[in-house]
Amino acid sequence: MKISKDILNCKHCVYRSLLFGQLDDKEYESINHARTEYVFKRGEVIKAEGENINSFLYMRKGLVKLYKTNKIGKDQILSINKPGDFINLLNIFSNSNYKYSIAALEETLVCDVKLNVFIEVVRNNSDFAFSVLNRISKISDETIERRFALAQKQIKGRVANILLFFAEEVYRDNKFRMPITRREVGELVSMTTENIIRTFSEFRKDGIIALDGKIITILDLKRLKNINKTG
Amino acid sequence: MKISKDILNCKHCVYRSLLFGQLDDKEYESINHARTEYVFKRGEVIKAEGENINSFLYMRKGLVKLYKTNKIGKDQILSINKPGDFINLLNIFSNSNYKYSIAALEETLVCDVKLNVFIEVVRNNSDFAFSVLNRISKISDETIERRFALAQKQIKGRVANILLFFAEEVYRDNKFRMPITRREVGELVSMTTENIIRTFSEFRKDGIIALDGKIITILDLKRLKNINKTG
DNA sequence: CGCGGCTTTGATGTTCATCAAGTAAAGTGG
DNA sequence: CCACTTTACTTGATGAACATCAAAGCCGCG
Repeated sequence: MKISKDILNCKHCVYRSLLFGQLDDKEYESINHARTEYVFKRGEVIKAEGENINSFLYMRKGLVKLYKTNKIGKDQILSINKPGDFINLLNIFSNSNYKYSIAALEETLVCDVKLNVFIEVVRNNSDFAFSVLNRISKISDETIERRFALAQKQIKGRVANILLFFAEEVYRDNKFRMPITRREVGELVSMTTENIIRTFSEFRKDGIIALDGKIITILDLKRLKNINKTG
Repeated sequence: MKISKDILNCKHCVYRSLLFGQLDDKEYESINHARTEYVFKRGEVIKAEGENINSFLYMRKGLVKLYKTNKIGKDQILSINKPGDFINLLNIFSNSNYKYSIAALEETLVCDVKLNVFIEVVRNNSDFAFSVLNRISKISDETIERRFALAQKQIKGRVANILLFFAEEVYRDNKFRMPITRREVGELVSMTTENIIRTFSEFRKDGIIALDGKIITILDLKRLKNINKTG
């Protein structure tokens, strides 16, 4: 759903400092002018793999997943992204088409800036380019680090890792509503749904977490962190 | 080993076009002036995890691995990099210290440019910054894609993937000398040495490859590619 | 020539995927 | 709002994939 572009403009955006700190008024104006806001509901696909990239996107609110679908229709999730993440920054400078689909996991508010305008500003303002460089570098770094760490863990470590990710980085609370299904957890860590469930149950039996449907409470943070490290 | 900086200067470097295409003479000069060449032998550590980053590195010749060592002394390899790759580009904008160690797998020639000079040029030349942006984006992309693809493969697919990587991307030949040990292949794809060896043997028995110590010949490229895709 | 690291094979056990089957929850149309 | 359908969740049983342990040959190097 497209909504008014006047709700907030970039100059007053809370995420402005993350990326747009170096822009002068004229540059702000051109970004702001090339900008549209969209709201997506849980489940809606924001961008589909293969689609042409013609905008720079950033999240103001919500939660999304980046994922791929293979030939037999199975999804594999690359990452979960939250406000302040620049969800397609990884792709816009290296590809003309999306390599991953992006879908909303919660109601998500996205700012969409026409790509040619964004790139024009990058090319004319090297401080801004430098800032983008830093952001892109951080994003890749985190993604690589996360995937690399997962590779050497077995299932308990992987599940612990995901639980800690939601508790510490997304919701900043030991109690939260899991925004993805058990199947999606499996798609994120490359394990089957059944074994994700079994691991959840095991953590529950061991008193590490409490489960009430999608509501998860971390009871023994220390032990969970230890499993994440050693598992 | 440090060698003369006059062997070749950046202006005539074969890799110049990869990154330094946008520099004017003065900028070239400052990069060239801040530059030292080093040669490393197989096994030598170029940079160790945790070391301070104070240079921009690029490879002119050779082969390196990026890796991490865990508490119990086991290595995990992130990637194998070849000439034309900018081996620390991923780190220099997001970290002040190396997140991965870099070691030579063959005799390797590295150009080392003082980081402050490199960054100065980036900040003053937005075309250059844009070019760096594109490169960094491609590098992350490839790394992420590779690690992501590995995650859903089982051992045969992973081994096939690595064999194809060396045959097609590194040596561009169906016959090549494997530059890493079986153990290192394991560290690269997160499997044990024993199972890497068993998979090699199986491929040999199936007539997919020929083995003569470190010399590997791909006999049935089509089948190997198929294993890579489906495995 | 002897030592340490690399390679190889076999035996055994653990971890995980797959298959099956049933319950619970959530969305859908009348 | 209820019947219906679909999707999510859960547990158990079984087998495949992989790690671990053990032992021995090989190869390069000081």
